[in-house]
Amino acid sequence: MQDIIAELAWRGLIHQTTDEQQLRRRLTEGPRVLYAGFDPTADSLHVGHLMPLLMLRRFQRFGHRPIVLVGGATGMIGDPSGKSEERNLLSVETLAHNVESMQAQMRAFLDFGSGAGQAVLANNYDWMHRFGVLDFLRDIGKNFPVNVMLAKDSVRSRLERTDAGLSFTEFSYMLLQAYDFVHLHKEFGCELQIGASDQWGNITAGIDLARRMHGVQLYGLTCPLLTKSDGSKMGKTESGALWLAPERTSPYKFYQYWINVEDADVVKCLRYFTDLAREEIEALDAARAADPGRRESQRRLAEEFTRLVHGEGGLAKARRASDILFGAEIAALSDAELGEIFADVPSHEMEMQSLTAGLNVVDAFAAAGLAKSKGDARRTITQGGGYVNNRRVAAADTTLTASDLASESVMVLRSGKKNYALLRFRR
RNA sequence: GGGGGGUUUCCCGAGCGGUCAAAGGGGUCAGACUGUAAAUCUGAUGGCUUAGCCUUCGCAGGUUCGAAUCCUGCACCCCCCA
Repeated sequence: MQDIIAELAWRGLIHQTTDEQQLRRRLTEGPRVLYAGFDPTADSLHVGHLMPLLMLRRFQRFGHRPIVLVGGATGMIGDPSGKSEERNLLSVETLAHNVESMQAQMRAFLDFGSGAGQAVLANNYDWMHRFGVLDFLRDIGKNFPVNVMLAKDSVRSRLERTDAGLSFTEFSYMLLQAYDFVHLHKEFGCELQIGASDQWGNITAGIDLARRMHGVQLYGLTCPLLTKSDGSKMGKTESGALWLAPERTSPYKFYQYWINVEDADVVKCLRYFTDLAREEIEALDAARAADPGRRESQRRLAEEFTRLVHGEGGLAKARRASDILFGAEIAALSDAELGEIFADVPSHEMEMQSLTAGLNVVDAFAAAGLAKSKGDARRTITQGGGYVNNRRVAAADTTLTASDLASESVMVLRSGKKNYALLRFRR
């Protein structure tokens, strides 16, 4: 079989593996079963989840069988890995809802059809919820030396802090995840677990458990965390994570995020998130080095990634919105068109009468929420930072009338390069 | 318990009776440059009905024509002695 490890390696997706030579041999000898787990912490996946999820997809394309595990059980406990503080427990109803939503999204990334490599959707709640405490402690807990558990980074870093503790509940998280691996091995012959680098401790815990309980050798592989060249987290916006659910992060915002990726990070993202071939990515990188101003890499990344997550339709909307927002004067559009293009833009209602009577731009900007106060609005406009329908406002004493509408009843205001707000005029 | 220092506009930090809406820096916002980038440069940065007016310098009073600046009390923070 084709060497998936080599593929992942050039993409920079391998952070750590257990016994790489042995693992590579297993994976080239024949199709294997592997899994990655996702706890239902929200009702949508975000880009961070895509690192392992897309990795599963790559494995599947190389002929292996992926299992996506949604942690209906582990989500009830809370993974301390990579978390600096104890988390609040989610309610059972919330968890059930989250599991359902996340599973629905995952279906788009893997092939769940028939055939040897068909993906499997699993939920550890199914096998955990009837596991009795006594049985669990005797059969599973007995295999975990506490000193080893204490040595794991996820635990140690929390114990070293004086301002944040670690409950027994979170402490025992790794037992559950370890058991998942053993269970999936028994049930599906799963022998590899992948995850982000902060999952290393939990993965090795599962490998140890399998060896102790059944004397079998399992494998682990982690991918790097998604970070920018300056070390900060990638995939975060001012308003939080970059979600896959279009209701949470619109295709436009998603597209814009990737269009704006810094030069230093763009190649990495192309390798991580697109299916482009190595030669193509290298060509894009070379083109970027030669003429960074064209930002071909960013365009391509945004395009490929938006298409992958939101489909052709989502990509088309995102591009259209981008063209208009960063384009020329906005005029002769319909309310419906504007509504769609500016779906993300905050809007404020005003009486049509106030417009027909003549509306001062300063008041309009303040009302639209683009300025903290009228003084702030006046300042922005005086400095040349105010735009109506993408046309710069010349002076602060400009009066807007019905002829300044971009469509039947909507006016598009902008402060600076990309802060938009809509004013909708009610009759 | 005794002695000393402090609390300033989003943050840090000057100010020590009028010229203080309050220096400087950071942040933020806008402009120029540019690649919807970074860096850099420029401007702005309490509110309003903006040649003016109103509110702001821990809180409450007082002195004064006039206080962020002086006095009294209160609250909180820091340091030193016990």
